[in-house]
Amino acid sequence: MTQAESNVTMAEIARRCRLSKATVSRALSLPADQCPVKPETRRRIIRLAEGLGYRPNWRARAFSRQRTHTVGLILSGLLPQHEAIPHQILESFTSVLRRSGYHLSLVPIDGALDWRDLVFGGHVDGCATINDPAAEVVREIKKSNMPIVAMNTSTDTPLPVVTVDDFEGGRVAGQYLRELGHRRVAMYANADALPHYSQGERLRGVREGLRGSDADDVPVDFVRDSHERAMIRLLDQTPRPTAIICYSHYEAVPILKELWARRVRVPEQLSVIAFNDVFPLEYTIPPITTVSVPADKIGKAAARLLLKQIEEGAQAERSAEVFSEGLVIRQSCAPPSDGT
Amino acid sequence: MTQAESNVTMAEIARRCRLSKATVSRALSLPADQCPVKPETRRRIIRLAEGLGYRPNWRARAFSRQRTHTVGLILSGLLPQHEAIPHQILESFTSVLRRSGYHLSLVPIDGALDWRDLVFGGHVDGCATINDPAAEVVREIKKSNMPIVAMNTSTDTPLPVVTVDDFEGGRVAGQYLRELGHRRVAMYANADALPHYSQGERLRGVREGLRGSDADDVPVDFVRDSHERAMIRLLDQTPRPTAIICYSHYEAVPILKELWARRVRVPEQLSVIAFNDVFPLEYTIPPITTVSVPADKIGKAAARLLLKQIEEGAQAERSAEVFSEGLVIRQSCAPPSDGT
DNA sequence: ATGAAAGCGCTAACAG
DNA sequence: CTGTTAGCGCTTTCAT
Repeated sequence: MTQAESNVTMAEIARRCRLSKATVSRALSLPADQCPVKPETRRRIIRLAEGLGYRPNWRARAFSRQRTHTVGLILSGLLPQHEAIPHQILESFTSVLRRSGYHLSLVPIDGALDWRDLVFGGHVDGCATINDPAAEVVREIKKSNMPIVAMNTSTDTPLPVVTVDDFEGGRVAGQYLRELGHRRVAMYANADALPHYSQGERLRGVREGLRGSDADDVPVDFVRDSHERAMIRLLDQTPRPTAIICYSHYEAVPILKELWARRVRVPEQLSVIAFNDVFPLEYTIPPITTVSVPADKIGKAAARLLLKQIEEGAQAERSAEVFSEGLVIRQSCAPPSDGT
Repeated sequence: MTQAESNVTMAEIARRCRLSKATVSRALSLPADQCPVKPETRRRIIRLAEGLGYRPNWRARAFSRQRTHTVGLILSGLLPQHEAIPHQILESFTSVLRRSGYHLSLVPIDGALDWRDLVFGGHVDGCATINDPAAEVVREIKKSNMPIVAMNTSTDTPLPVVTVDDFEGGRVAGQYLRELGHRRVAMYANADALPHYSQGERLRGVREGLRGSDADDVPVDFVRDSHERAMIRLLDQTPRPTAIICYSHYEAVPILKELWARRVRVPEQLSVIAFNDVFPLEYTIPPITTVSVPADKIGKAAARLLLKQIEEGAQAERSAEVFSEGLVIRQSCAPPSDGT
């Protein structure tokens, strides 16, 4: 035997029941309460279908209904890698979609296959992007009227967006450091980090938060480099910053190590603060204070917005739903030490 | 306008070119070298198609060809979460598949939707599991003859498997510790870790590696608990272990913190070794020695095995392709200190 | 309450 | 080289 699928079709069942395909279709696909088929007949059909191991042919259904009940997840690379936040977002996004009968198909923009074939060829009923999508993708999807939601990206996009207020998150971090007394602060993003709008937003926010009411500007040096070189640049300058803001958890752990190697104690001699409240920030030495991103809220809201569009059969107008970030205070920040 | 898809069909193109649908179909779907259509006609058709923004209807194609060019990725929960290894595996798996024209659909076994509808209903041409699949899933897929490959799981499965030799990995770790002189060793897995065959295999391997030629058995205590309680149990016993083996990277970082809090120096007073060479083991203090899993090899080999089955239209016989793990020596292990 | 028939858009014999 | 025709399996008017 070489077939993987059940071969029994509605026609087969109809023949055996001496009924028409139409009746069988109705009995098998309509919910009891709104099914015109005589209840007894309906039961007979269903029983036989189960007996024969009938399973609706997904391809035929998709073809006939012009719907796949599939959502395309548009990814910049293959999959979100070390990226814990996108991951958490997807978790809740998927969960809501599935409860509504939709499942996910991966649509990486990678040059191996043309993403347009899936997205515009009718493989999906709607799409979602995670992180900043390529401008070309945005443009083409926008004009296609395909239901779409952009998650975790800038509100500059002309698409309906569900995202997070990274500026505000940065501001909160900056303000916290300012209140502790810090006036020389630097921000660091690893050179490997994917380009993402949040880098700029967080930096802007941090500067805003540090500005303070007395209008003395606190310059914030932004370094994008490897872990080691970043530390060299940041620690060897005079005066040395009293606090370092990490763009994400990915920077924070290596930084701790570099500081340890240089015998710079955290937080006594230098404060460290990060973004993204994910493993392993809770478990480092010391545990790292960080700005948390409400990933599950993004996923849920995005799913709902997408489902609405799919039902209405059209892309939503440009819009933005923005959630706030929060500060999770742990033990990596303290008032600056006096001497340099 | 409320349609997302291009509405131009082959029939439309045929009409405009005053040709039959068949010719258009041939011109548009066959590669130039094996297309019976007169080159000039072919070009004319293609040009018009492009002009009209024609795009083949994926649903119709799938229906007609009885193929979706889709592979179902069967997941135990929603998505592989903190799980870096499954992630790396998927990366290479997906990449190979896409180069052959296949893409991925997510099939979580989560109760929200029936996985059987997708897998046996003809949504996918083949499937892959990652980590230990539920016994029920294995059974049903096995007897369905659906092309399948099980990745990163025990070779006990009756399905074609591509996996890793966790016993051998454990043995290498155990042997390394033994050669350093350790005779009191414990292994620790966090209680949150998903049940996975590798737990048992690694433990068996560790015991084997520690056994040594002189037949003095080294008992290995296996603790499955929370980070804190595990440390209490392990460190408060007398005599205390001189080395701790972590089931994965997820245990290693918190352990370091617990040890630091107790002023137990690593590796001087206690050696730590882990499995999975992933972030952030390279960046901890000290960097952690670990057993590495060749994730990319698994993904690639699995993809090839699956593609072969899909081409042949049948599930492969039970088989196992097993890759070796390697030891990445860093700075978390040393000979045991003399006193307790 | 049930049936007949058309059709979703593309593919694949088979003819010419 | 091109056209005709018959599906693929299910849904959906429109009749009865």
